[in-house]
Amino acid sequence: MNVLRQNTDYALRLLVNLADRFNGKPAATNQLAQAEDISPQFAAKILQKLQKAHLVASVMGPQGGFVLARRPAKINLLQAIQAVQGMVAFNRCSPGAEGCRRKKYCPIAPVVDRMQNQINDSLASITLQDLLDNAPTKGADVKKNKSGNKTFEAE
Amino acid sequence: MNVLRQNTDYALRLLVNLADRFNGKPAATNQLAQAEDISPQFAAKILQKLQKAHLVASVMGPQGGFVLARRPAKINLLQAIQAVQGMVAFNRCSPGAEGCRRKKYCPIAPVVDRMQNQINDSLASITLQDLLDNAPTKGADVKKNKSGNKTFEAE
DNA sequence: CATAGTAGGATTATTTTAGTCCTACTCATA
DNA sequence: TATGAGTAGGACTAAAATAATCCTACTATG
Repeated sequence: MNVLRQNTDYALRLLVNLADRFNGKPAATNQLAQAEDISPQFAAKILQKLQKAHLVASVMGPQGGFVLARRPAKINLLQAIQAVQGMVAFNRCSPGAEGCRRKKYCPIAPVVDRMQNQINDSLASITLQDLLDNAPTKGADVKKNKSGNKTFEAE
Repeated sequence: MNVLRQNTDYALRLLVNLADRFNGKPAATNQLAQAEDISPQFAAKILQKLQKAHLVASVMGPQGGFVLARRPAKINLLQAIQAVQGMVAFNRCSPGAEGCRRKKYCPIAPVVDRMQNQINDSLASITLQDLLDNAPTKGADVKKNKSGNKTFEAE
């Protein structure tokens, strides 16, 4: 099984797309959905969750759409993931001492906590800016269309 | 959502229990199930998976049951988890280059790979022996019954 | 060789996740 | 300020993954 839900995968792509347009005009849901191969309705739903978490901001009315709420360097993966699928818990008993009444005797609890912290730290250390910088799309295999958005060549 | 399935949580507890009895007589499924608060049938199923992965060995007939297949220090968490729930994939595209045709252009692929490696390394570095050593059950709050197995006091 | 007891596959039920549909709201333009 | 193109957001449905149970076949001790 996967740690990231499909939801979250989509959300990350949407966020990177928005990060790439940072300081530009709002991007319409349909535009984003098409660029990332997501059903428009579903994209809308995901964007709503991101908005609730204050990672993106919506602009209503004609010419409206979504913009990133702040600089790409100020949004990290942990925040993005939590916005869409909630906490990434290593085990049921992860978040705190709660959840399992056997916790204080549990032989795996210490390890679970350690793994949990590692995961959180790793995710929090990666920002959207890092994703932009490391993206393999920088070089060849990619061309820009007239509106400046990236498109992918068919394989 | 949790990284570990409930299955896996049970499996780890069963393994630790068996590790604690290492070199002793085989433990019957019912005995293990009761000690770890798992339905006997379900415990049996999990133990079967562990056997398939050669982490435990079964002894049939009366006085039969399960024993750990090798020293607790020789079984790590990654093996245990994979035996029960398969690969812990960070994202759909995690394991290799397969799964996503957009991989080579994907802005999040590098990060996904990095996270995947971190998770695998961490899990592989923890053995059943480590769990036994770190278990908070060593001290008080635990008493032994006549057969030498640990029991938990009611809270 | 009979039987207590275990292994292991097949099947069903439950929960979680993915995805769609519909209604209400917002605001640039005429 | 009335209009309508376009978005927000909740309610609902469908599909998939997971949890759990049931049943049959096998093993080896007494």
